[in-house]
Amino acid sequence: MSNFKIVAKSDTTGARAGVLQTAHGEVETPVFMPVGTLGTVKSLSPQELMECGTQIVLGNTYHLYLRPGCDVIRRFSGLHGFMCWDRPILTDSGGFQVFSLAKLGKITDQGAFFQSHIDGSSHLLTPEKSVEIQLCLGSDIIMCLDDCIKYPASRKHTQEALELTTRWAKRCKNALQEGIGSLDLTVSKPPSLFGIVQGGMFKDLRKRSAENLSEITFSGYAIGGLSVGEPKEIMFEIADFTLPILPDNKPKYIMGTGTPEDLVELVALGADMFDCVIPTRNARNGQMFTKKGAINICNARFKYDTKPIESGCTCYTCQNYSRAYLRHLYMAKELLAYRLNTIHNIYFYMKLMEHMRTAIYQNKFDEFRKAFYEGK
RNA sequence: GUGGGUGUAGCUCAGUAGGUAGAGCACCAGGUUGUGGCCCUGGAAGUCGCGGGUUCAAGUCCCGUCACUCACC
Repeated sequence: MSNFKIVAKSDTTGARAGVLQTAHGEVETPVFMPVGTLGTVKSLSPQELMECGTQIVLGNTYHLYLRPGCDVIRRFSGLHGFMCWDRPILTDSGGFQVFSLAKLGKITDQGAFFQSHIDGSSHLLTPEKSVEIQLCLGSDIIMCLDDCIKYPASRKHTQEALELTTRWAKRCKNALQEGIGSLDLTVSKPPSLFGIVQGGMFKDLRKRSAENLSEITFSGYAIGGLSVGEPKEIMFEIADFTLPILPDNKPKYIMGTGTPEDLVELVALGADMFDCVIPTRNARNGQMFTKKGAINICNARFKYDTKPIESGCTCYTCQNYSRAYLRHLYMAKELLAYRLNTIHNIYFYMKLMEHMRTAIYQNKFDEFRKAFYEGK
C-alpha cells in the first residue's frame, strides 16, 4: 500500500501535486518544510507555525541526540509530545550535520566518527544508531544516514561516498524493520523511510545512486548533496537529470533548498518536498521576502516607512506592523524582531507552495510561473 | 589655588626613534540553501581640543591656552 498519491499533474511541465500519508495526518505536496532543528522552528510557537500554514516540520537527529538526548524525549513519547506539535515531523539523519557542523573524525563503513560542536565529546553515528534515534524521536518520515561530501569533489571520492551511502541505506532499512518489531504499535505508528541519492555533480553517478536506492525500495527518495556551493545552473542540471529517474509513484524530496525561485523551478522539474533554512535564518538576519523580491529590513530607507513588509499580505506581521517598527525592533535586536520576521517569511513560503499546488490542480502551472516572474 | 593625568572617527581607544592617521563597536550596503539568533565581504566617516614655535616634514618635540579628571590645600 502506497503512502503517496498523485492527484494532479501539469501538462506542460513536470510539476505534480499529491497527498502524502503520515502517522500524523496528510501532507499536500509540493510542500515546504520549515527547519526546526532543535525541536523548534526558531522563534515560533507551534500555534504560530500552524497559523502560517505549516503542514510538516523538520527536526534534526544530530542536534536532538546531542541535546537534550533521547532519554529526555522518550519520556514525552517522542518529539511531537515534547515540542507540542501534533502534525507530521520529518527528521534528518544527522549525516549532513556531521559533515557541516561537527568536527568530523573518520568515516568508515561502520559509521561516522565525529566530535560534538557543543562540548567536543566524541561520538559514532552509524546507520543503525541514526534510525534508532529517529524512532525514539517518533518521527513520521525518517531519513537514511548518508555521506554528504563537499563541493567540489573528485569523481573517485564522490563514487566512494555514494557507494557507502548505498550500503548505509540498506542497513537503515534493515534497522527500521527490526526497530518496528520492538515498537508498541498501539501507541505509535511506524514511520516512512526515505533514501538519499548522492553522486555529486556526476550524472552517471547520480544515476547509479538512484538505481541502487530504487532497488532497495523506500517510501520516498531524496536528492542530497545539492546547494552545497555549486553554481546554480549545475544544481538545476543535476536536479533535472535526477528527478525523472526516481520512481514516479513516490515522493521526491530535494534536501536543503532553496530560494523562492529555486522552489518554483524545482517544482516544475517534478520535486515534491523541500526544506531550507533560508526563510527562517534570513528572517533573523533581516531579509524579508516579498513578491517583488527580498528586502532588507535594516535598510535606512525604511526608517519612517509606515507600510507593512508587503501590502496585501495577510500574515500576522503584515496585518499589524509597519516596516519602520520592524526595522526598529531589528536594529535594537529585540526578540520580537526574530518572531515577527520569521512569521512573515514562513507565511510567504507557505503561500507560495499553496499557490503552486492550486496552479497544478487547475493545470495552470505555466501561467503561475510566468506571473511569478512578472511580479518581480 | 597647587601638583599630576587625559584630550585622535558617533563611542572606547591604538599610534612605535618626528615622515600629512588605524582598530573594535556603532552607522551604511551586500551576502547567507538537509540552522550556532551566527558569521562573512565591502563602504562612509577625523582641519589628531585650540593658538603659536622648532623642523624639509609635527598626532608625535617646545611654549601658551581651553576643557575634562584625580590628588592635596
